[in-house]
Amino acid sequence: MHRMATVSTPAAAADPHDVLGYLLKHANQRLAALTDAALAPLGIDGKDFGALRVLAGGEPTSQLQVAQRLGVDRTTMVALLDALERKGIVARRPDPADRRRNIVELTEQGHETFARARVEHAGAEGRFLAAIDPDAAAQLRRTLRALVERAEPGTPPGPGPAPRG
Amino acid sequence: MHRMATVSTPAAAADPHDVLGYLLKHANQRLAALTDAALAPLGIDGKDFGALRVLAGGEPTSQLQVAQRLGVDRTTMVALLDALERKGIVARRPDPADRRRNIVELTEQGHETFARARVEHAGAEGRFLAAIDPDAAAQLRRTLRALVERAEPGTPPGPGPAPRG
DNA sequence: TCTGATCGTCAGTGGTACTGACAATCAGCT
DNA sequence: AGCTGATTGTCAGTACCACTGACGATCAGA
Repeated sequence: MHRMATVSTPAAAADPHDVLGYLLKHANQRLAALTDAALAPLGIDGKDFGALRVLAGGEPTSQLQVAQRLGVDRTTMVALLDALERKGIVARRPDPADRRRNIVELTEQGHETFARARVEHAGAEGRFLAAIDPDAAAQLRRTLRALVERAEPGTPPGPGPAPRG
Repeated sequence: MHRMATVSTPAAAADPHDVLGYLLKHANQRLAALTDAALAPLGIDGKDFGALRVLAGGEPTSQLQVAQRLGVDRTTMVALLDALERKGIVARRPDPADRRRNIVELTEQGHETFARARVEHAGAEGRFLAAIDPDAAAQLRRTLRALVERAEPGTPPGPGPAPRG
């Protein structure tokens, strides 16, 4: 296959499946579609589920903390929590120790929703991963974790300074 | 609140890094940031590079074919190609065999840009993957390919009917 | 020739995420 | 105490990406 002119004609049409960005984007899209479809009957989507998952942790959590954990902007959290609050899934109340903050909590109904959402979410991930064997799935999770944790050093464990920009 | 109730209180705060969607999204974001930064000096971004990659394949290609290969809507291709054409990187000309179509080609300058972009893109992917060893990187690519190709059966090889919806 | 489908295009919509600003509040300093 | 700067939640504005729906031009088949 070395009959090329310069650098630019790979003879066969380039396969986008060689490009990591394409693969990550489309894998993400497919998983999001499966997840959203599975959670739709509960009135939430995959992004909501992420927030619920953080809030179910037990500890009182401010909006900013949820946002940082999920890796989204704090301004984006507002609308997300607005919607969840409107559905009666979460509740905001002022933090008595720091009245700038809102403590966000799951409501009773929110806990029920989360419990069911958990099952549905696991099912969606399972269907997504059905094409590969469990070892590959575990390896995928490990690899991705290594890749993103290198990018965000310390977001989940500690109250890190959240390297912005 | 039963202690260690059934499903809803994992005691420790839930780690978003357990959720595949989070990992895929943030891995994608980080890679896109690296890629875009690497390609910015050439006046293109990662999405442009994908199109260039298809166009460098040699075969005359219509806009729709490029769009399908990249997995984007044909209406999205218009603006993308508009920008690339404005920069002198690609050129559109009517297909004499089917005058509804535009044949999209790399210009001379487009080939040069692509050649350099290829190097930059490979460097960006390399930096992205620097956190893991090469075996894991190859395995990641295989796994992702299996996952997305299950979702789009036949998009890259054949002129499939593009299973929409 | 007439009908239905295809391709490129554009307008409009929805969703997401950002910046910049603001009021309220806190913390450190004098 | 008072002042100053930073933080939190909020909102408005912007940008981007992808989609739907429509349209003209064109092709293919009856």
